[in-house]
Amino acid sequence: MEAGSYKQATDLFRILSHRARLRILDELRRGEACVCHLQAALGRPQVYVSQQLRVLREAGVIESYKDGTFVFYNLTEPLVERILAEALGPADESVPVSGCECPRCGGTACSG
Amino acid sequence: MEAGSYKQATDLFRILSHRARLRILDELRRGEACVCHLQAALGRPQVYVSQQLRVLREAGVIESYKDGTFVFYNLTEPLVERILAEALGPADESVPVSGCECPRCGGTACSG
DNA sequence: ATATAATATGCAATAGATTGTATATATTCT
DNA sequence: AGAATATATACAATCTATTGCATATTATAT
Repeated sequence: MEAGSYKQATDLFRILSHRARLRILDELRRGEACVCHLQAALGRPQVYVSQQLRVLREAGVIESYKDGTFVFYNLTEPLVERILAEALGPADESVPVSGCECPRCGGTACSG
Repeated sequence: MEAGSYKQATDLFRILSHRARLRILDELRRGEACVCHLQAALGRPQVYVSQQLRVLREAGVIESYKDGTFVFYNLTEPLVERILAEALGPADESVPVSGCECPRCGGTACSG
């Protein structure tokens, strides 16, 4: 996604104008994450997180791959990273999320 | 407005996630403009433009001053200019708007 | 094959944003 | 003072987004 049209821009801003989605994207710019990780990071039900991930996926700003039962998400758009850097500052260090035991956080179990 | 909290960021993105408002801000980064100028630039009724200006004013991203019956608006937030630069590219040259006869565009009458 | 864990989808109720219409205010000009 | 111009506000109807709940899917382990 390049700097572009009003339509592209308003669509992107709409995606970003939502607390949970913004937190997800902020989390992802520290590195890829599975759904259960995001779930623990946001403190929201799995269903809710998946719904927001769908919005982000359909907007084309994240992509995913499967690893067993886990699905890992990544940012796809450098533009999004640049805009987040402006709006939120530089990405914080990646820190294990309390309540998450996914591979990235150190364990294996990840239910919630 | 500094790079900051999720709340500040989502509020700002919500403001930006609207075509007419984005066009107004894009117009303003080329320099201050009166309502009738924006009205001509967007091709929307005066009342509509004023409503969106109110939203932008209440969000603190523009400010205004009066000059006779004209009200001139300006951007207040460098952050907004940086985000627009990312999302839309650099600001285009300021060009007189056809249909507008305000001081900035060359004339004096500005009705619509 | 059954159970369990991780993730996804569909839908309905609700909440919030958008926009048109009517109207108000303020300034200048005659 | 009265008319005309530029701008602002209030409110209601409509449209869109959000979110909770029920349920489906997929992969692994027993």
